[in-house]
Amino acid sequence: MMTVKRSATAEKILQQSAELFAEKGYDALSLRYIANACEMKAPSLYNHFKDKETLYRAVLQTVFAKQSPQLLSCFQTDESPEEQLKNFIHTACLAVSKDSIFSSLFLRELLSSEGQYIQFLAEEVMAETCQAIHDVLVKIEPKCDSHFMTTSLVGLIVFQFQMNKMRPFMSGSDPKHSETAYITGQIESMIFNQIAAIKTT
Amino acid sequence: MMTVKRSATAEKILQQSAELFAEKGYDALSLRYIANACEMKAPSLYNHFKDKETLYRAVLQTVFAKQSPQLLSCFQTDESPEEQLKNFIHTACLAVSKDSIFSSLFLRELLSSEGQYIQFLAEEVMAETCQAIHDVLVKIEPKCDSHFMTTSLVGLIVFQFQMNKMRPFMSGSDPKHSETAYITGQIESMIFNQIAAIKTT
DNA sequence: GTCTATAACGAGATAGAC
DNA sequence: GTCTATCTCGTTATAGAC
Repeated sequence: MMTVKRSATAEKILQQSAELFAEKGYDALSLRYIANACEMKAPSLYNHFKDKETLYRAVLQTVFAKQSPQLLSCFQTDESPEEQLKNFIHTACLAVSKDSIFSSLFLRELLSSEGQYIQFLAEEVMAETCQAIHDVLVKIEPKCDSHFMTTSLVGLIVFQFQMNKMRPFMSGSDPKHSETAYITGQIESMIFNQIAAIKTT
Repeated sequence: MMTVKRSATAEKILQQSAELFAEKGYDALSLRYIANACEMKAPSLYNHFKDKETLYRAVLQTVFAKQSPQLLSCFQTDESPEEQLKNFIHTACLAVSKDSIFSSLFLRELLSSEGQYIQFLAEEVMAETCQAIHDVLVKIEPKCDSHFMTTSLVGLIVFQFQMNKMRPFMSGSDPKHSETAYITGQIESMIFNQIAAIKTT
């Protein structure tokens, strides 16, 4: 994963447009709107990025690269695998709750019909983190289907925090269900209960 | 939930555009493209729908209404609550695997920044089904957090089937992970293991 | 009347010229 | 960094076909 050196203006554009791409999606977001948020005119963006798609690709790269180190660091300790996994769940949940850009972009790409970035995301951007989860799951319980558990974990985190928008309109929901700590605990419980169940068979 | 009587042409437009809205999203899909798929010209669409947004709203309504009856029927038997829940998981997984329109539209709306249809989806379209899941979960295990389990179940189903697009590019994945029966079984296992774990505390 | 296609409008989009 | 060419969007007006 190479990091590219960029000018301050380019960095500013990247940061602003990341937020806006996550919020509105590729098609709904115009270059004018991005430029406006950066206090420039739309054509000026072309001094920093070849075109809209190149900018978007750069956004994907930087947003996901920014999250990777802290997520990976959870697995680079001498704690037990169980503790490492717990740590990862907490770190990932906190990251997603504080900054939904990551998970929004991910879900949007997963929905995209062309799927031009799906391979890129899987291989260039998420592979390391998923591999680390995978490995620690195998250490904890070799009999578990670590691929399915990995995707379930990612899915639960991404989905449950997105659901916070809808919860107020659902009967049977309670304010606690939107609290980061509560969601984190519930996801942790689901994962570890599943592991425990497999262990005893 | 009222059903509106429509002409054959209107039905055709609804069906075609549902597929396309799910695939491309609201902004990326033009009326000309829809019209083309229906073998007509764009302005002719206006004979059947007031404008693009009205058409989209009608799509949401019909797509979700089409799924409801068979999902609800899982809970209208004299089987045990456990069997009913299992039945629902199987039915929902099969429905989502055969027709991703439903879950794509749902995820897209969950991501939408304006959130204009989130309340509509929650209250008009998903309320009945979620309530039924909720009720059966309470019957099986009153101590469980049925709201969280409901959203986890929905999230796992929606997410895991969307992930089939990405699995080929992930290390550690296997063709079986994209099989409907396998995914169904794994989700069922996660939900029931979680219930069992709560039961024994 | 009911549905269709054609033509065209204004707004707003990307992107290339300067 | 600004100007502007060109394209596509949703939408309307209008007129013809069944």
